Amino acid sequence: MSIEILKTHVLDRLAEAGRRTFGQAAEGVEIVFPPDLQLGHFAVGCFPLSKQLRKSPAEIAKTLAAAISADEVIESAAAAGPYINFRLANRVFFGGVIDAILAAGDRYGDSPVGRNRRVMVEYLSPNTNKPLHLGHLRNAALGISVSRMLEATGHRLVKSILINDRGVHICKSMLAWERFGNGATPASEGVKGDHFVGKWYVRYAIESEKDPSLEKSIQDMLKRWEEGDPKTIELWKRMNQWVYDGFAETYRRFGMDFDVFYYESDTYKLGKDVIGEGMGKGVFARDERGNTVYHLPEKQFGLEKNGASKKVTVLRPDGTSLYITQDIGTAILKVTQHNLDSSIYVVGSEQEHHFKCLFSMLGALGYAWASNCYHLSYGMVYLPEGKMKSREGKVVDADDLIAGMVELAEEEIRRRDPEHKLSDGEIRQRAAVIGTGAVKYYLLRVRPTQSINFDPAESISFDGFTGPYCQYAYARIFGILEKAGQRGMEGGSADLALLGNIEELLLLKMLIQFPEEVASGVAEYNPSRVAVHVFNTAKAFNQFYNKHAVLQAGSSELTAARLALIRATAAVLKRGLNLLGIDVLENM
RNA sequence: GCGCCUGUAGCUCAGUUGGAUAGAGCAACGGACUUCUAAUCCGUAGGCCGGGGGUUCGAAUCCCUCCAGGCGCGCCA
Repeated sequence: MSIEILKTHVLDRLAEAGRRTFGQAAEGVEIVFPPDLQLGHFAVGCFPLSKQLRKSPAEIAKTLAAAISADEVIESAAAAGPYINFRLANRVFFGGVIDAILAAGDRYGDSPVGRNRRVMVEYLSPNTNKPLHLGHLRNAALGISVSRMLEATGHRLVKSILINDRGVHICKSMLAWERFGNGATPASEGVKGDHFVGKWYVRYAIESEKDPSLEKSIQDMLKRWEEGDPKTIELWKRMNQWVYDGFAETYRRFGMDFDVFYYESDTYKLGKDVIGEGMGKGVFARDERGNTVYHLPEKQFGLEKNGASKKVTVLRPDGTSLYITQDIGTAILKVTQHNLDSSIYVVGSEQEHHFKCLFSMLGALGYAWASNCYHLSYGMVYLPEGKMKSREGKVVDADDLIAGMVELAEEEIRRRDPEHKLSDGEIRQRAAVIGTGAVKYYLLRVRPTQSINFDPAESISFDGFTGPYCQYAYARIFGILEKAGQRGMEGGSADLALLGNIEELLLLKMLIQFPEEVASGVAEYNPSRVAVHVFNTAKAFNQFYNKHAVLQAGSSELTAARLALIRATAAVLKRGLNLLGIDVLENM
């Protein structure tokens, strides 16, 4: 009997009690959990019935509760003020939930709401002139998690990345390397490619302070690039490849994967063409300075102070493209190449205006799918000393952060292995899972709209509300299950009527609520829903674990029942963490 | 000036489709490892849910208003 059937049964009995006592079915109420599970397993607030029956909720609750007799599901019904608390038979309450979870396995909590909808999630969008930083990691953690949650709801997913590989900022690292690099390469320096190129980007900033003429050289280089000068293109390709090699390593470490790579250099021309067509249709106009502009609709964007319409420039007077130019091209490519129903952009909140403009423009160009584009906006990540600024070196480097966390995890693992039973390889593998899990969890545990104040001390904690805490609960369960297997305690059907103490009830409640939290998380594009719930589940398990023994439960029947409960718990923890892009470990 | 976001315990945050005494982590203090992994658990302390007004039987949650902070507001990305 699934949890839905149990709820339906209680509601049916309630409706029937209403017919007998008030002459009409008691309907329109909702099953909730009592604040304290000692009060009962299910509860119903009688507020909605108050109006139609013209009696106080408390009076209704009292009458209905008295009219409900026990059956094979309901053990008792008791009024408590305006609420009716239902105590259910443990056999069906625990049995219904646990059986459903064990049957669904890793797919418990999945739903088919998004079946067959093709959706693209674009995340990361790095520049090829510097390595990734903490802000990128928040972006990636969100992108990975939202992708998995969409898959869990039946969407057909295409994960994409947009690489900003052209423009004046890219030329800066190229010029610095050309002038001062003396042929050095990432290999010759023993430096990861993206860090190597990033070093030249910083070098440019330093040199251009001393020598303002470099600005001119940059413009010349950009012009040569746009004209397709073979030497410049070759340099560009070579340095970009260094960066891609470096990025690939970071993608691997953090678990990012992409089905499609878009490059601004491939899409800006399409954007220009589309703008040209749009000119003909009157979507765009030329302003007094020669810019090609899009006038933003007053209804959505309002007007300038002087009453003129607001506008956004899509091409410079010389016809060169801007950020939004290539975005138009990329948006169209995405939909046409992949036949998308919707397109999600995981990009920071500072670009909300940009995407509003872009989507408005696409609509004006006649693309009906523009209304299915969604900007998944997330708050900034601040450092203790303020905003991150890569040009000033005020960043938390992504590779450094991950490596630091993995190292801390490794220290902790070694501390717990004084007899050196673990191989170095095993330790490294565990440390990677724990370290990256901690980073991801730290970035996903708050809702996306919240800005994050990066607190180094808090971020490196493995205690409390963290990824490792959740992973640890899973490992503890695995340890018990493993021992149970060794001792031949596995198998056979358990009598779940033996369960029912408060810790078991609280744990079961978490398992019941998991699908609702996943559903809310997907609807809101908010992985923190899942992150918080996984933590609460782990906490409920730890509370149970500290109070009750599984293997030494006192009887083999009780052991079997508790094994079923924790097996279901493990499935939820694993699936929950998996939806966050975090792996579990069987031993920690 | 306008738009979006944020304001809940000392700190960082859940809870925001209105419902039973507002939750957690960290920090502080006091406890629990001869027993399934102490990356754990238990206890103590800590709150005019930014201020004010309104709607409602009922508001952290909805509406109005004010205050504070962040981000953004064409020719950067």
